Amino acid sequence: MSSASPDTRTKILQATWRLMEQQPGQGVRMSDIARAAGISRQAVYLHFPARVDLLISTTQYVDQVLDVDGRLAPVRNAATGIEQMDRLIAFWGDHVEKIYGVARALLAMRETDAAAASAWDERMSAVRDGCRSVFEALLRDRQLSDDWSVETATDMLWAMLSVRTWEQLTAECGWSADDYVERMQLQARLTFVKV
Amino acid sequence: MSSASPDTRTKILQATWRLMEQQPGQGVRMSDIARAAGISRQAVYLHFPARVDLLISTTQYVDQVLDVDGRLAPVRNAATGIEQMDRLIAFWGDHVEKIYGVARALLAMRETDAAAASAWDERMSAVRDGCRSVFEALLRDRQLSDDWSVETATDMLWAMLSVRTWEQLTAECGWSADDYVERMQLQARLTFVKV
DNA sequence: GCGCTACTTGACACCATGTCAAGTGCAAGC
DNA sequence: GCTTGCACTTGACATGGTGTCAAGTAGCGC
Repeated sequence: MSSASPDTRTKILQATWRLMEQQPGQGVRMSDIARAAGISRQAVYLHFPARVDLLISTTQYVDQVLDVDGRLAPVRNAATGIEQMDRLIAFWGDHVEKIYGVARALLAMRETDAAAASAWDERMSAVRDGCRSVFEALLRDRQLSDDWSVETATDMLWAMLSVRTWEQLTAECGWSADDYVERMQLQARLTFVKV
Repeated sequence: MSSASPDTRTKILQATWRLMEQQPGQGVRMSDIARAAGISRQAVYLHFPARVDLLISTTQYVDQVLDVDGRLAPVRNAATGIEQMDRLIAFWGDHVEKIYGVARALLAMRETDAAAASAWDERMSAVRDGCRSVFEALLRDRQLSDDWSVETATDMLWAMLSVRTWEQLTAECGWSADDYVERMQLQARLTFVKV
Protein backbone atom coordinates (compact mmCIF):
# COMPACT_ATOMS: atom_id res chain seq x y z
CA MET A 1 0.00 0.00 0.00
CA SER A 2 2.54 2.55 1.08
CA SER A 3 5.40 0.98 -0.86
CA ALA A 4 3.39 0.39 -4.03
CA SER A 5 3.18 4.01 -5.21
CA PRO A 6 4.65 6.34 -2.61
CA ASP A 7 4.82 9.25 -4.99
CA THR A 8 1.16 9.65 -5.83
CA ARG A 9 0.08 8.66 -2.35
CA THR A 10 2.32 11.32 -0.84
CA LYS A 11 1.10 13.88 -3.34
CA ILE A 12 -2.44 13.19 -2.18
CA LEU A 13 -1.52 13.48 1.48
CA GLN A 14 0.33 16.73 0.88
CA ALA A 15 -2.51 18.17 -1.16
CA THR A 16 -4.98 17.22 1.57
CA TRP A 17 -2.87 18.82 4.26
CA ARG A 18 -2.36 21.97 2.22
CA LEU A 19 -6.04 22.40 1.41
CA MET A 20 -7.13 21.72 4.98
CA GLU A 21 -4.68 24.32 6.23
CA GLN A 22 -6.05 26.87 3.79
CA GLN A 23 -9.68 26.33 4.62
CA PRO A 24 -9.82 24.21 7.73
CA GLY A 25 -12.15 21.29 7.67
CA GLN A 26 -15.41 20.60 6.02
CA GLY A 27 -15.22 22.58 2.78
CA VAL A 28 -12.59 20.33 1.24
CA ARG A 29 -14.06 17.74 -1.15
CA MET A 30 -12.45 14.66 -2.62
CA SER A 31 -12.52 16.32 -6.04
CA ASP A 32 -10.71 19.37 -4.64
CA ILE A 33 -7.99 17.15 -3.26
CA ALA A 34 -7.67 15.25 -6.54
CA ARG A 35 -7.37 18.46 -8.52
CA ALA A 36 -4.80 19.86 -6.09
CA ALA A 37 -2.79 16.63 -6.33
CA GLY A 38 -2.97 16.76 -10.13
CA ILE A 39 -4.77 13.46 -10.54
CA SER A 40 -8.30 12.23 -11.15
CA ARG A 41 -10.83 11.89 -8.37
CA GLN A 42 -10.95 8.15 -8.85
CA ALA A 43 -7.20 7.82 -8.43
CA VAL A 44 -7.63 9.09 -4.88
CA TYR A 45 -9.94 6.15 -4.21
CA LEU A 46 -7.28 3.77 -5.49
CA HIS A 47 -5.11 4.84 -2.57
CA PHE A 48 -7.72 5.56 0.08
CA PRO A 49 -10.95 3.57 0.07
CA ALA A 50 -12.91 6.38 1.71
CA ARG A 51 -12.64 9.96 2.77
CA VAL A 52 -12.22 8.97 6.38
CA ASP A 53 -9.20 6.80 5.57
CA LEU A 54 -7.59 9.68 3.75
CA LEU A 55 -8.17 11.95 6.74
CA ILE A 56 -6.74 9.46 9.18
CA SER A 57 -3.71 8.80 7.00
CA THR A 58 -3.18 12.53 6.62
CA THR A 59 -3.03 13.05 10.37
CA GLN A 60 -0.48 10.25 10.61
CA TYR A 61 1.51 11.78 7.77
CA VAL A 62 1.44 15.18 9.45
CA ASP A 63 2.60 13.75 12.77
CA GLN A 64 5.45 12.00 11.02
CA VAL A 65 6.54 15.08 9.06
CA LEU A 66 6.36 17.22 12.19
CA ASP A 67 8.36 14.66 14.18
CA VAL A 68 5.98 14.61 17.11
CA ASP A 69 7.96 12.02 19.01
CA GLY A 70 11.17 14.02 18.75
CA ARG A 71 9.53 17.24 19.83
CA LEU A 72 7.99 15.51 22.83
CA ALA A 73 11.38 14.55 24.25
CA PRO A 74 11.82 17.78 26.27
CA VAL A 75 8.44 17.18 27.88
CA ARG A 76 9.43 13.69 28.97
CA ASN A 77 12.82 14.85 30.21
CA ALA A 78 11.54 17.64 32.42
CA ALA A 79 13.16 17.66 35.87
CA THR A 80 10.07 18.63 37.86
CA GLY A 81 6.33 18.22 37.53
CA ILE A 82 5.82 21.95 37.09
CA GLU A 83 8.40 22.06 34.35
CA GLN A 84 6.78 19.09 32.67
CA MET A 85 3.40 20.80 32.81
CA ASP A 86 4.74 24.01 31.31
CA ARG A 87 6.51 22.15 28.54
CA LEU A 88 3.51 20.01 27.72
CA ILE A 89 1.34 23.11 27.35
CA ALA A 90 4.00 24.86 25.28
CA PHE A 91 4.38 21.87 23.00
CA TRP A 92 0.65 21.50 22.63
CA GLY A 93 -0.02 25.16 21.84
CA ASP A 94 2.58 24.98 19.12
CA HIS A 95 1.38 21.61 17.83
CA VAL A 96 -2.33 22.36 17.62
CA GLU A 97 -1.59 25.36 15.48
CA LYS A 98 0.06 23.08 12.93
CA ILE A 99 -2.46 20.29 12.89
CA TYR A 100 -5.56 22.42 13.25
CA GLY A 101 -6.77 22.16 9.67
CA VAL A 102 -6.69 18.40 9.50
CA ALA A 103 -7.83 18.08 13.09
CA ARG A 104 -10.92 20.09 12.38
CA ALA A 105 -11.85 17.91 9.42
CA LEU A 106 -11.42 14.76 11.47
CA LEU A 107 -13.35 16.30 14.34
CA ALA A 108 -16.25 17.13 12.03
CA MET A 109 -16.25 13.60 10.67
CA ARG A 110 -16.15 12.19 14.21
CA GLU A 111 -19.78 13.19 14.69
CA THR A 112 -21.02 10.70 12.15
CA ASP A 113 -18.25 8.24 11.38
CA ALA A 114 -17.17 5.54 13.81
CA ALA A 115 -13.72 5.08 12.24
CA ALA A 116 -13.04 8.80 12.45
CA ALA A 117 -14.25 8.83 16.03
CA SER A 118 -11.95 6.06 17.16
CA ALA A 119 -8.96 7.47 15.28
CA TRP A 120 -9.53 10.83 16.93
CA ASP A 121 -10.17 9.38 20.36
CA GLU A 122 -7.02 7.34 20.17
CA ARG A 123 -4.95 10.44 19.47
CA MET A 124 -6.64 12.40 22.21
CA SER A 125 -6.10 9.62 24.67
CA ALA A 126 -2.37 10.03 24.05
CA VAL A 127 -2.72 13.67 25.07
CA ARG A 128 -4.62 12.54 28.12
CA ASP A 129 -1.75 10.23 29.04
CA GLY A 130 0.57 13.21 28.77
CA CYS A 131 -1.64 15.12 31.19
CA ARG A 132 -1.80 12.24 33.64
CA SER A 133 1.96 11.89 33.56
CA VAL A 134 2.23 15.56 34.54
CA PHE A 135 0.08 15.09 37.60
CA GLU A 136 1.84 11.90 38.63
CA ALA A 137 5.09 13.87 38.58
CA LEU A 138 3.45 16.72 40.46
CA LEU A 139 2.19 14.29 43.07
CA ARG A 140 5.68 12.82 43.45
CA ASP A 141 7.02 16.35 43.95
CA ARG A 142 4.32 16.85 46.63
CA GLN A 143 3.15 19.85 44.64
CA LEU A 144 -0.26 18.70 43.53
CA SER A 145 -2.93 20.78 45.24
CA ASP A 146 -5.06 18.88 47.79
CA ASP A 147 -8.11 20.03 45.84
CA TRP A 148 -7.34 17.62 43.00
CA SER A 149 -6.71 13.94 42.53
CA VAL A 150 -4.50 12.80 39.68
CA GLU A 151 -7.62 11.66 37.83
CA THR A 152 -9.72 14.80 38.21
CA ALA A 153 -6.77 17.03 37.45
CA THR A 154 -6.05 14.96 34.35
CA ASP A 155 -9.63 15.31 33.16
CA MET A 156 -9.60 19.03 33.73
CA LEU A 157 -6.29 19.82 32.07
CA TRP A 158 -7.15 17.54 29.19
CA ALA A 159 -10.39 19.45 28.67
CA MET A 160 -8.59 22.79 28.89
CA LEU A 161 -6.18 21.62 26.23
CA SER A 162 -8.86 20.41 23.82
CA VAL A 163 -8.57 21.51 20.20
CA ARG A 164 -12.00 23.12 20.46
CA THR A 165 -10.85 25.29 23.34
CA TRP A 166 -7.71 26.26 21.44
CA GLU A 167 -9.92 27.10 18.46
CA GLN A 168 -12.20 29.28 20.52
CA LEU A 169 -9.43 31.19 22.25
CA THR A 170 -7.41 31.86 19.10
CA ALA A 171 -10.15 32.27 16.50
CA GLU A 172 -12.85 33.95 18.54
CA CYS A 173 -10.92 35.69 21.31
CA GLY A 174 -8.03 36.65 19.06
CA TRP A 175 -5.34 35.17 21.30
CA SER A 176 -1.92 34.66 19.74
CA ALA A 177 -0.12 31.34 20.08
CA ASP A 178 2.05 32.92 22.80
CA ASP A 179 -0.99 34.28 24.65
CA TYR A 180 -2.48 30.82 24.63
CA VAL A 181 0.58 29.09 26.02
CA GLU A 182 1.31 31.73 28.62
CA ARG A 183 -2.22 31.95 29.97
CA MET A 184 -2.82 28.23 29.95
CA GLN A 185 0.39 27.70 31.87
CA LEU A 186 -0.71 30.38 34.31
CA GLN A 187 -4.14 28.88 34.81
CA ALA A 188 -2.75 25.38 35.19
CA ARG A 189 -0.27 26.52 37.81
CA LEU A 190 -2.88 28.51 39.75
CA THR A 191 -5.34 25.62 39.60
CA PHE A 192 -3.27 22.53 40.23
CA VAL A 193 -0.08 23.51 42.05
CA LYS A 194 -0.08 23.63 45.83
CA VAL A 195 0.43 27.18 47.10
CA MET B 1 -45.96 32.71 10.90
CA SER B 2 -46.22 31.85 14.56
CA SER B 3 -49.84 32.91 14.90
CA ALA B 4 -50.97 31.24 11.68
CA SER B 5 -50.74 27.65 12.89
CA PRO B 6 -49.25 27.47 16.37
CA ASP B 7 -50.32 23.90 16.86
CA THR B 8 -48.44 22.22 14.05
CA ARG B 9 -45.47 24.52 14.39
CA THR B 10 -45.21 23.71 18.07
CA LYS B 11 -45.59 20.01 17.37
CA ILE B 12 -42.62 20.25 15.00
CA LEU B 13 -40.51 22.14 17.53
CA GLN B 14 -41.33 19.65 20.27
CA ALA B 15 -40.58 16.68 18.02
CA THR B 16 -37.27 18.23 17.02
CA TRP B 17 -36.31 18.85 20.62
CA ARG B 18 -37.32 15.36 21.67
CA LEU B 19 -35.41 13.63 18.88
CA MET B 20 -32.30 15.73 19.41
CA GLU B 21 -32.34 14.89 23.10
CA GLN B 22 -32.59 11.21 22.28
CA GLN B 23 -29.75 11.13 19.79
CA PRO B 24 -27.94 14.43 20.04
CA GLY B 25 -27.18 16.17 16.85
CA GLN B 26 -26.47 15.10 13.36
CA GLY B 27 -28.40 11.86 13.01
CA VAL B 28 -31.79 13.56 13.03
CA ARG B 29 -33.20 14.03 9.52
CA MET B 30 -36.06 16.21 8.38
CA SER B 31 -38.09 13.09 7.62
CA ASP B 32 -37.51 11.77 11.16
CA ILE B 33 -38.82 15.01 12.59
CA ALA B 34 -41.86 14.96 10.31
CA ARG B 35 -42.69 11.40 11.28
CA ALA B 36 -42.26 12.17 14.97
CA ALA B 37 -44.52 15.20 14.62
CA GLY B 38 -47.11 13.11 12.79
CA ILE B 39 -47.07 15.14 9.57
CA SER B 40 -45.51 14.91 6.12
CA ARG B 41 -41.96 15.95 5.44
CA GLN B 42 -43.16 18.75 3.20
CA ALA B 43 -45.35 20.21 5.91
CA VAL B 44 -42.21 20.89 7.90
CA TYR B 45 -40.95 23.01 5.04
CA LEU B 46 -44.19 24.99 5.10
CA HIS B 47 -43.24 26.19 8.58
CA PHE B 48 -39.44 26.29 8.32
CA PRO B 49 -37.85 27.07 4.96
CA ALA B 50 -34.71 25.10 5.78
CA ARG B 51 -33.24 22.78 8.34
CA VAL B 52 -31.15 25.56 9.79
CA ASP B 53 -34.23 27.70 10.45
CA LEU B 54 -35.86 24.84 12.27
CA LEU B 55 -32.79 24.37 14.41
CA ILE B 56 -32.57 28.04 15.30
CA SER B 57 -36.27 28.22 16.10
CA THR B 58 -35.96 25.12 18.24
CA THR B 59 -33.23 26.67 20.37
CA GLN B 60 -35.42 29.74 20.86
CA TYR B 61 -38.36 27.54 21.75
CA VAL B 62 -36.27 25.59 24.24
CA ASP B 63 -34.98 28.77 25.88
CA GLN B 64 -38.52 30.03 26.20
CA VAL B 65 -39.88 26.80 27.66
CA LEU B 66 -36.99 26.59 30.11
CA ASP B 67 -37.49 30.22 31.15
CA VAL B 68 -33.85 31.16 30.78
CA ASP B 69 -34.42 34.78 31.75
CA GLY B 70 -36.17 33.82 34.96
CA ARG B 71 -33.55 31.31 35.96
CA LEU B 72 -30.81 33.88 35.36
CA ALA B 73 -32.23 36.26 37.97
CA PRO B 74 -30.29 34.74 40.90
CA VAL B 75 -27.08 35.20 38.94
CA ARG B 76 -27.80 38.87 38.36
CA ASN B 77 -28.83 39.43 41.96
CA ALA B 78 -25.72 37.97 43.53
CA ALA B 79 -24.29 40.12 46.30
CA THR B 80 -20.62 39.57 45.52
CA GLY B 81 -18.52 38.80 42.49
CA ILE B 82 -17.57 35.39 43.82
CA GLU B 83 -21.18 34.52 44.45
CA GLN B 84 -22.09 35.67 40.97
CA MET B 85 -19.36 33.51 39.50
CA ASP B 86 -20.50 30.42 41.41
CA ARG B 87 -24.11 30.98 40.44
CA LEU B 88 -23.28 31.55 36.79
CA ILE B 89 -21.37 28.29 36.65
CA ALA B 90 -24.13 26.43 38.48
CA PHE B 91 -26.77 27.83 36.15
CA TRP B 92 -24.70 26.98 33.13
CA GLY B 93 -23.93 23.41 34.15
CA ASP B 94 -27.60 22.83 34.64
CA HIS B 95 -28.59 24.60 31.45
CA VAL B 96 -26.15 22.94 29.07
CA GLU B 97 -27.43 19.56 30.15
CA LYS B 98 -30.89 20.54 28.97
CA ILE B 99 -29.98 22.18 25.69
CA TYR B 100 -27.19 19.82 24.74
CA GLY B 101 -29.05 17.88 22.06
CA VAL B 102 -30.16 20.91 20.10
CA ALA B 103 -26.90 22.71 20.79
CA ARG B 104 -24.92 19.91 19.28
CA ALA B 105 -26.98 19.94 16.10
CA LEU B 106 -26.57 23.68 15.74
CA LEU B 107 -22.88 23.41 16.50
CA ALA B 108 -22.45 20.79 13.77
CA MET B 109 -24.29 23.00 11.30
CA ARG B 110 -22.17 25.99 12.31
CA GLU B 111 -19.22 24.50 10.45
CA THR B 112 -20.86 24.92 7.08
CA ASP B 113 -23.82 27.25 7.44
CA ALA B 114 -23.45 30.98 7.96
CA ALA B 115 -26.92 31.44 9.45
CA ALA B 116 -26.31 28.66 11.96
CA ALA B 117 -22.94 30.18 12.79
CA SER B 118 -24.32 33.61 13.53
CA ALA B 119 -27.25 32.26 15.54
CA TRP B 120 -24.86 30.21 17.63
CA ASP B 121 -22.34 32.99 18.03
CA GLU B 122 -25.04 35.36 19.15
CA ARG B 123 -26.11 33.01 21.91
CA MET B 124 -22.55 32.37 22.98
CA SER B 125 -21.83 36.05 23.08
CA ALA B 126 -24.60 36.35 25.69
CA VAL B 127 -22.74 33.80 27.80
CA ARG B 128 -19.59 35.82 27.27
CA ASP B 129 -21.38 38.91 28.57
CA GLY B 130 -22.32 36.93 31.66
CA CYS B 131 -18.67 36.05 32.20
CA ARG B 132 -17.54 39.62 31.74
CA SER B 133 -20.12 40.82 34.22
CA VAL B 134 -18.68 38.38 36.77
CA PHE B 135 -15.20 39.82 36.41
CA GLU B 136 -16.41 43.39 36.52
CA ALA B 137 -18.05 42.55 39.83
CA LEU B 138 -14.92 40.78 41.01
CA LEU B 139 -12.84 43.81 40.06
CA ARG B 140 -15.23 46.09 41.99
CA ASP B 141 -14.84 43.81 45.00
CA ARG B 142 -11.04 44.10 44.58
CA GLN B 143 -10.93 40.32 44.36
CA LEU B 144 -9.81 39.83 40.78
CA SER B 145 -6.33 38.33 40.76
CA ASP B 146 -3.60 40.64 39.45
CA ASP B 147 -2.73 37.95 36.93
CA TRP B 148 -5.87 38.63 34.92
CA SER B 149 -7.54 41.59 33.25
CA VAL B 150 -11.31 41.60 32.92
CA GLU B 151 -10.90 40.79 29.23
CA THR B 152 -8.48 37.89 29.49
CA ALA B 153 -10.38 36.41 32.42
CA THR B 154 -13.59 36.68 30.43
CA ASP B 155 -12.02 34.89 27.48
CA MET B 156 -10.70 32.12 29.67
CA LEU B 157 -13.84 31.46 31.69
CA TRP B 158 -15.93 31.62 28.54
CA ALA B 159 -13.72 28.98 26.96
CA MET B 160 -13.89 26.80 30.07
CA LEU B 161 -17.68 27.01 29.96
CA SER B 162 -17.97 26.08 26.29
CA VAL B 163 -20.47 23.39 25.37
CA ARG B 164 -17.66 21.34 23.84
CA THR B 165 -15.79 21.34 27.14
CA TRP B 166 -18.93 20.36 29.01
CA GLU B 167 -19.43 17.58 26.47
CA GLN B 168 -15.92 16.27 26.90
CA LEU B 169 -16.01 16.29 30.70
CA THR B 170 -19.40 14.64 31.02
CA ALA B 171 -19.40 12.27 28.04
CA GLU B 172 -15.75 11.27 27.93
CA CYS B 173 -14.58 11.76 31.50
CA GLY B 174 -17.83 10.57 33.03
CA TRP B 175 -18.34 13.61 35.22
CA SER B 176 -21.81 14.07 36.70
CA ALA B 177 -23.58 17.41 36.45
CA ASP B 178 -22.62 18.07 40.07
CA ASP B 179 -18.98 17.15 39.47
CA TYR B 180 -18.90 19.58 36.60
CA VAL B 181 -20.33 22.49 38.56
CA GLU B 182 -18.27 21.86 41.66
CA ARG B 183 -14.94 21.47 39.88
CA MET B 184 -15.52 24.35 37.51
CA GLN B 185 -16.35 26.60 40.44
CA LEU B 186 -13.21 25.39 42.18
CA GLN B 187 -11.00 25.99 39.18
CA ALA B 188 -12.51 29.41 38.55
CA ARG B 189 -11.95 30.45 42.17
CA LEU B 190 -8.39 29.16 42.21
CA THR B 191 -7.62 30.83 38.90
CA PHE B 192 -9.27 34.21 39.07
CA VAL B 193 -9.78 35.15 42.72
CA LYS B 194 -7.03 37.00 44.54
CA VAL B 195 -5.56 34.90 47.35
C1' DG C 1 -72.03 25.19 -2.19
C1' DC C 2 -67.64 28.50 -2.41
C1' DG C 3 -63.31 29.49 -1.42
C1' DC C 4 -59.50 29.66 1.77
C1' DT C 5 -55.92 27.43 4.28
C1' DA C 6 -53.17 23.73 5.95
C1' DC C 7 -51.63 19.71 4.73
C1' DT C 8 -50.60 15.47 1.57
C1' DT C 9 -48.60 13.00 -2.28
C1' DG C 10 -45.28 12.08 -5.44
C1' DA C 11 -41.89 13.57 -8.61
C1' DC C 12 -37.65 15.84 -9.29
C1' DA C 13 -33.07 18.64 -9.06
C1' DC C 14 -28.81 18.97 -6.56
C1' DC C 15 -24.56 17.66 -4.52
C1' DA C 16 -21.05 14.94 -2.39
C1' DT C 17 -19.54 10.21 -1.62
C1' DG C 18 -18.50 5.96 -3.30
C1' DT C 19 -18.77 2.08 -7.11
C1' DC C 20 -18.11 0.00 -11.58
C1' DA C 21 -16.30 -1.00 -16.09
C1' DA C 22 -13.75 -0.06 -20.02
C1' DG C 23 -9.84 2.17 -21.87
C1' DT C 24 -4.91 4.25 -22.07
C1' DG C 25 0.03 4.64 -21.52
C1' DC C 26 4.22 3.08 -19.80
C1' DA C 27 7.76 -0.04 -18.33
C1' DA C 28 9.73 -4.61 -17.29
C1' DG C 29 10.50 -9.20 -18.97
C1' DC C 30 10.73 -12.55 -22.51
C1' DG D 1 9.06 -6.33 -30.80
C1' DC D 2 5.40 -8.13 -28.21
C1' DT D 3 2.99 -9.34 -24.12
C1' DT D 4 1.74 -8.62 -19.44
C1' DG D 5 0.80 -5.90 -15.49
C1' DC D 6 0.13 -1.74 -13.12
C1' DA D 7 -1.23 3.05 -12.20
C1' DC D 8 -4.12 6.01 -13.74
C1' DT D 9 -8.15 8.15 -16.65
C1' DT D 10 -12.83 8.64 -18.28
C1' DG D 11 -17.43 8.55 -17.81
C1' DA D 12 -21.55 6.52 -16.13
C1' DC D 13 -24.20 5.32 -12.19
C1' DA D 14 -26.20 4.33 -7.24
C1' DT D 15 -27.15 6.36 -2.78
C1' DG D 16 -28.88 9.46 0.69
C1' DG D 17 -30.22 13.70 2.45
C1' DT D 18 -31.88 18.53 1.46
C1' DG D 19 -34.81 21.45 -0.73
C1' DT D 20 -38.39 22.58 -4.74
C1' DC D 21 -42.54 22.15 -7.41
C1' DA D 22 -47.21 21.10 -8.74
C1' DA D 23 -51.47 18.99 -8.24
C1' DG D 24 -54.76 17.14 -5.13
C1' DT D 25 -57.63 16.84 -0.68
C1' DA D 26 -60.00 17.72 3.80
C1' DG D 27 -62.01 20.85 6.96
C1' DC D 28 -64.07 25.19 8.10
C1' DG D 29 -66.18 29.81 7.96
C1' DC D 30 -69.37 32.19 5.24
